[in-house]
Amino acid sequence: MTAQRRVVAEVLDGDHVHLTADEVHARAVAKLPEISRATVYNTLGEMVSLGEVIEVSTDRRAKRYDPNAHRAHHHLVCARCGAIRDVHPSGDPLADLPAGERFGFTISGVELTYRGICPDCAAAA
Amino acid sequence: MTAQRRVVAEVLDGDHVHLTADEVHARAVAKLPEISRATVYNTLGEMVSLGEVIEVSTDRRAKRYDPNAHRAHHHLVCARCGAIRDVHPSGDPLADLPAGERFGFTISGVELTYRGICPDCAAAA
DNA sequence: TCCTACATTGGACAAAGTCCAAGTCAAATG
DNA sequence: CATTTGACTTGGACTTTGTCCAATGTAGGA
Repeated sequence: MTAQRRVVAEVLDGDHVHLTADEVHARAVAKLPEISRATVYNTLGEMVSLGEVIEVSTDRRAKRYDPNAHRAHHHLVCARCGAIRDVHPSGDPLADLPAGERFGFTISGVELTYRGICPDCAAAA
Repeated sequence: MTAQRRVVAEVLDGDHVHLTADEVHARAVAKLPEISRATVYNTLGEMVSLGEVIEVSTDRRAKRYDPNAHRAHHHLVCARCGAIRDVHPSGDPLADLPAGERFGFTISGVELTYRGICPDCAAAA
């Protein structure tokens, strides 16, 4: 556990928003000025491997990192500004996929992404 | 309707796979050698606007274009090779999101992505 | 035929992320 | 205490994917 990794962990713990790698880097730099982008990427990659954070790629823009890894949830994304909210739908999508639709895949997970316009963007339009 | 657009449409009609923009370009070049990447991007973008094809971005790599736009479906993605299959789960995920979990969003759609390993990759491992 | 509007082209550019050689640091070793 | 070792970090170059733009080509109407 080096200073750099501690800073990255602190940034993610700080608030439960969904930051991009660049945003994590920017906040890490505020605490430890000479931390490099590569280190942030490396550390985020490790945390993903360890299952401590979840990678969310909701659009073609940057991946976002979700520190809320320990409670199953899905995402609600604003198509305009990219804001993300965690949501907890009822039902189990895995159970909804019949065996005949699995094509021999070994299924390891499922992601459910709701898309829409957030209240702020709706008001601005 | 120019020759270039016809070629792009033909490429997508050709097989019901999920091609990346670059793959579409490669196949289009085989039919019309001097078609440019910009034109392929423009044309794909228009087809998406017209609702004739669907843009699928299952990872942070290239977007894929799904010509099967006229029948609701979701996707099953191989985490190793990126192969995509269309699937038709039972149930309606939209109905599974309680009003209290909508945070004032105007919800316009939902994507369901199953992840796993395809039989080919499982055999190769 | 000539004009005009639109499509196409190719290349420059940009964003996000990966890769790598070299530098740094701290702990273990002698 | 000095040295070695190995992991961590750094910065920059590079790649991939996609967008933008000025210049060129082209098709169809006046």
